[in-house]
Amino acid sequence: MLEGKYNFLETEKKWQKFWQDEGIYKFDPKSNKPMFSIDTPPPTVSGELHIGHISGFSQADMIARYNRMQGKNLFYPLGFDNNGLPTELLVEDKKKIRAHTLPREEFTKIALDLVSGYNQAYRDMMVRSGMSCDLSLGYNTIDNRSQKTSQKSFLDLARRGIAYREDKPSPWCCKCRTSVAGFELEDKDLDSVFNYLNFPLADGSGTIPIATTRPEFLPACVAIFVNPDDDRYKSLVGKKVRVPLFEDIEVTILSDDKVGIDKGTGIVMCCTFGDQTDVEWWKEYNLPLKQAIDDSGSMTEIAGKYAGLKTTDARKAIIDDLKEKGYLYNQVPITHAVKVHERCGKPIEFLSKKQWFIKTSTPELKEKWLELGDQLVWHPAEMKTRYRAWVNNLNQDWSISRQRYFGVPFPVWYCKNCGNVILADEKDLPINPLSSSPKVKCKCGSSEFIPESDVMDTWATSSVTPQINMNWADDEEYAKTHIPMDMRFAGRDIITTWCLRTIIKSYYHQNCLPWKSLLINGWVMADKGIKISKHLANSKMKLSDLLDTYGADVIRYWCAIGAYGRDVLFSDEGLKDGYKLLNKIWNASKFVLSFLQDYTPKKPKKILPMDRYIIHKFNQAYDDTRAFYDDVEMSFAKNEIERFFWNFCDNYIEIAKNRLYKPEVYGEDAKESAQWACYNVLLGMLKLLAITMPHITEEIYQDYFVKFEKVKSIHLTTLSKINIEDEDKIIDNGDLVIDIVSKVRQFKSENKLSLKTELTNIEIVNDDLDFIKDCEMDIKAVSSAKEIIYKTGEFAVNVGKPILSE
RNA sequence: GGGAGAUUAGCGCAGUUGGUAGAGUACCUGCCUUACAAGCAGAGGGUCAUAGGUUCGAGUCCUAUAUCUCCCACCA
Repeated sequence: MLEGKYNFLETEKKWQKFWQDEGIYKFDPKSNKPMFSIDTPPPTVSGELHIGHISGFSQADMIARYNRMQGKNLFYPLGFDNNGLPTELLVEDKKKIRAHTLPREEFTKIALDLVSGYNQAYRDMMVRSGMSCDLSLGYNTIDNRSQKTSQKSFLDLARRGIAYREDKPSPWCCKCRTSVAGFELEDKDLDSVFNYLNFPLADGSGTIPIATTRPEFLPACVAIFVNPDDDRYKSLVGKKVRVPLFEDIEVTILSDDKVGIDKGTGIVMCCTFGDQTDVEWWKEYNLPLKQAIDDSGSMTEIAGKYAGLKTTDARKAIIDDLKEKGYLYNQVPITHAVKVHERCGKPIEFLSKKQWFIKTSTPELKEKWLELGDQLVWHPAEMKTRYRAWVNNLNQDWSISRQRYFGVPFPVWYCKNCGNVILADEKDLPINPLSSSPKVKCKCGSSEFIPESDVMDTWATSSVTPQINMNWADDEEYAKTHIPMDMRFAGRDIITTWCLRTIIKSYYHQNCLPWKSLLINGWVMADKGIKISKHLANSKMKLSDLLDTYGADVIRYWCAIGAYGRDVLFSDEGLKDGYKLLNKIWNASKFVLSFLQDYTPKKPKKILPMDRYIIHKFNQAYDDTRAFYDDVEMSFAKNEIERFFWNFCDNYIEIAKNRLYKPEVYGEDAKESAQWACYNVLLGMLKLLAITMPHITEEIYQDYFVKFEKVKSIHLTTLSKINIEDEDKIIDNGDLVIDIVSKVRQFKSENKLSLKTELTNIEIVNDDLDFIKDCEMDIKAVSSAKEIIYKTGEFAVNVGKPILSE
């Protein structure tokens, strides 16, 4: 029997333990039920979870619960992404070790060990938030299964020529000392200086002005460009200039329409490589390659006296010398957007290194990605346009080599003699080429090999989560029949990275989509325009504090605010609403169940009109709620059932309670009819509310309903309508009765009377009075009227005199 | 420069195919009503960003404009 106030802290903990102990959310591989598989995105373990993370996860969890309550067998894992640079940096920092000083296996072991603590903290927080994942299905992207899957994926692509190795300039982070992918870059506004230099023409006929922010690139200058339409400089094309301070270098003036006539002086120097445009020119005009900067961000030999200096120091020294030699004639401070590495915030350089790439950007492939995007069901639908825009803009293949130490190694050696690429045998995976060798000789006869020391980019592994989940590495048949998975959810920021790359991998390996549907959640905003992030998550939004203060049910309620995919402003408002609902569910259930204590559910022979009404009304709300869930609109679904629930409390309970309290006045039949309606409607509501608020609904279910329903958790029950005969106009008729009651309340409120004030009579005017007459007992009771007078005519309610006691 | 989204009550939002503007919250007026005062009943409050257009009729469709957010491009 429910008593007192609802204690969410104790209750939530109790049922979370119960769900784990009883394996309520466990996937059953032997089940006959239809399977519903979710490719939960494995979070990167670093820092602390905040309301932003849990919001996206909770929303997806509601869809998971909705599917489970349709009798499906859920495959709903919780993995962790911990194989790349972020984890390497984390381990180095926490354990005070340097990755490359240890054998890779040993470092991986230390990492896995450290990370397991973080995983546990994340897992605990997920459980505390009411997530219904099967924790036994987890994986780490650095564990053996993931490594094996990732390496198998690479081998498959390498054998088919889809993965290839090439020397080409790509973005390089000198701080992290690795190449990075284009999508790992972000723009940052930095202060800089435009240095105006005079380049002497080689024939001695004068100088030309060039403005540059990076004079340290002078030794790598390979050409000068002007715009072909620029009348000022047209005549210069084809002439040669000498590079200031590096007068031995002579470069040619070329023309290209990528040059902005009104930018700087309208003349640009092309260096290998100052930026993306330099790379394009280098390719297009077949220019020589001069590397002025090495992988640590120091000047190389070709910088002459500046060799060995860091770029920033070199810049200072070069500017001083330029001034002294009279080349520099002006300096203008500017702020400009610079591409920086998102992990460390340091500006990137372009370096040319031998790297592995995956083919992604030919016109035919792009067409394929668009076609696959069209086959995928997007929620919300407009997110697809972002994907399409991104695919259309793809112009580079996917670089997957990282010159780091920790990660999934490439299962590859190179023949020392002929350079031939030797791929590992699939049955030896996972393999670390640094600590093992090919078992066969190279076809050139040599048996000396150089192992690949690079590791794969994190995305190369996190893009095969469907294959990890469905055990592709060990059972191709199973994977083939279980991919596409049913659903994936993710934040909007990774449509272009994670999602596309996963689509690419599944296409290459299974020739199909990775998932049937993709849910893209919005962001939680700390303030207008400011996304909540780790450093912004102050204590007001700290997840553990929120859970302690409000409980998981209320937090989840808050997460179901707003149309799916939209950004939501974090505020206390929604939390207050959630708390109100929680409280109301508790009180209403406590009250209703107090009348069902000695009751055995049995459909009564005669069901009174208002009881039939509330049941039909529930069935209608049930249909509407489900339609919203089918449409992945958990917020509207929640609102729908919530609105019905509130109506049930304020109108139906007020009517039914008279019959429940006083069977001696209204009769046992009238009581039983109300009991049956209460039992079914309350249970039905709790089931639908369980999707949003799994704890309180379980508490009430376990307190009462479980002994009749015989299913061990409300979360394993099946959603259903209440079985009742169809009836014409029952909802309209019932609404009319509610309207009558409302009119009486309005009269009392306007006359500042208590709602229990007795009335001499109520006069009801309507064309059709039959249904209203059938409800006379209820109307009289709820409005405290002594008599009801009926008249035929246009609908009206005339309230008689109030009977005022002394 | 290209693209996407937003603009509706004091506030944060909903408004499916065009048909009299909606709930919540806040504010206001009442009510201790045999569950709940974190409750209940009731009232007020909006030139739907602006300007045009299509239509018998526009929050909804079209065209501009403004403001805000995000993505992409530019980065010499």
